[in-house]
Amino acid sequence: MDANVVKILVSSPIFRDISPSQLDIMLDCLNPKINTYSKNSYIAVEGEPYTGLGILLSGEAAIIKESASGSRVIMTVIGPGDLFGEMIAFSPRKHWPASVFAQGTCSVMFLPPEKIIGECTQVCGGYKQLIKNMLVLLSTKALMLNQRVEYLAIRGMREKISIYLLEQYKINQKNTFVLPLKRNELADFLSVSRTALSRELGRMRDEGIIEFYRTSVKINNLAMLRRGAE
Amino acid sequence: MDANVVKILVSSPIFRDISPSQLDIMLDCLNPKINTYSKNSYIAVEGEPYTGLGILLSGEAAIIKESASGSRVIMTVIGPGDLFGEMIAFSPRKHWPASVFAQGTCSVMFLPPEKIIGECTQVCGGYKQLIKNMLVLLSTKALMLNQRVEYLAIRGMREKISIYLLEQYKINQKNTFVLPLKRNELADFLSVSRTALSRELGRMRDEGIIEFYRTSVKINNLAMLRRGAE
DNA sequence: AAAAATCGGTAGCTATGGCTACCTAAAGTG
DNA sequence: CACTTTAGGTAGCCATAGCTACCGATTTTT
Repeated sequence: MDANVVKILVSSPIFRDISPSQLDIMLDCLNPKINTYSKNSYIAVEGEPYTGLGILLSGEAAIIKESASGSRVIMTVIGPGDLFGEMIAFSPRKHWPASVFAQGTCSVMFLPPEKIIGECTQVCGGYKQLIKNMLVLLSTKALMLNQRVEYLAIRGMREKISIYLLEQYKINQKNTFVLPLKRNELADFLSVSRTALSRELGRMRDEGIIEFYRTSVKINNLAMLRRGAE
Repeated sequence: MDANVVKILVSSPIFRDISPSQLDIMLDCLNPKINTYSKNSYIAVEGEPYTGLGILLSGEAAIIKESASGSRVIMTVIGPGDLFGEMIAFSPRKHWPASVFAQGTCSVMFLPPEKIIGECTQVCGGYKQLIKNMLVLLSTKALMLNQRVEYLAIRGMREKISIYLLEQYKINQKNTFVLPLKRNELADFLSVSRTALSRELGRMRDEGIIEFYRTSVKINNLAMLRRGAE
């Protein structure tokens, strides 16, 4: 196994607290497959047969849901070491519930899910840790989705923006910060149209609550921003 | 341990494929606590300290999210044998991400989460199965939340209703069926106002797509319903 | 059985926000 | 360096859906 790949894997949450030597033994057991995908191609397509637990080794990919009408919602953007398809691995379902889209050239390792809960319990020492990691990962995933539901359930545009900005403010601990999402992506994330988002941001600027230029934002009136979040 | 409680537990997904005798040994190990809650009281309150993995032994409870503005969103309704708080059990978070509300008199068993991944690996035989069950449960939960995100991300009222009814149709395999939710609950689930929901249902009836009375629905024109879902 | 609470449909009013269109600035690309 | 593409702000139009109010029907409580 390529030393570079091992380096990514040991830093990946699924192999957390598993030593490179243990990992080496486990990989023999887990029987992984590595594929490469070019920019703007689909790594996995919603509705198609499940191809296993994915680990992104290099590149950047987006997990997206597309409604029948064609509108896309970005769930998350993942980078090297991140997983995808961990939800389906242990469920009865056998097809992708969302698409995975390569935003740059990507290389991906797939693990057959049966192997993780498989028979090699005695052989692999890191097995117990792997299971523990999976439990933590799935919990975290579920909680993230929960948070997403929270955002989507918010009705008002002003409210959505305010809550989002307050969260970013909390993360950065500064009045001025750079958003991790471009307007388009933010609009998708909050499930609103980009133009309406820009309009409301403009209004909030006119009211002296915030200043912004592209993805950088400055909070001028925290109290008013809080009021906007109700 | 009460025989009735054991009966509920062995039917609960968390103890699936664990025999009553194994269960008995495990319960000694897991150190559960049982509480009773009266109708319309809170079993757990969003934001308050986590009290452990909950198993509903009797009664009916609703998992609800309440936004700052006070609007409530029903996540699910659970019955005897169902779990709650399984997401937080293995995550770093230590407070409830949602509230659990007793819709009738409820009795609840709480398991300290440390115990599940705990040290008693060698002692308890059902331990491995328990872990497996937890993985399946968490996967299923995450997938359910995923589906919820799907619904919330849908913009149009007609689209939401159509997709919901088509799903119910698929479940029941009949043109006439009874919805599992009352209007209020359905409105909450789809995150729309009850009145707007009723109005749109009325329109769909006027267009000859459906008929309905209270929670019973009959699909008169499946093709048109499908078109409404885009 | 009467009273109270819940459930659900309808109507009118209005604000929110989606959509189209357009324009400028920035960033890639050959 | 010119050209294309992407990102983002602005404006006007208008349909969607939220809100209030009300009323009748049904269920629950006393």
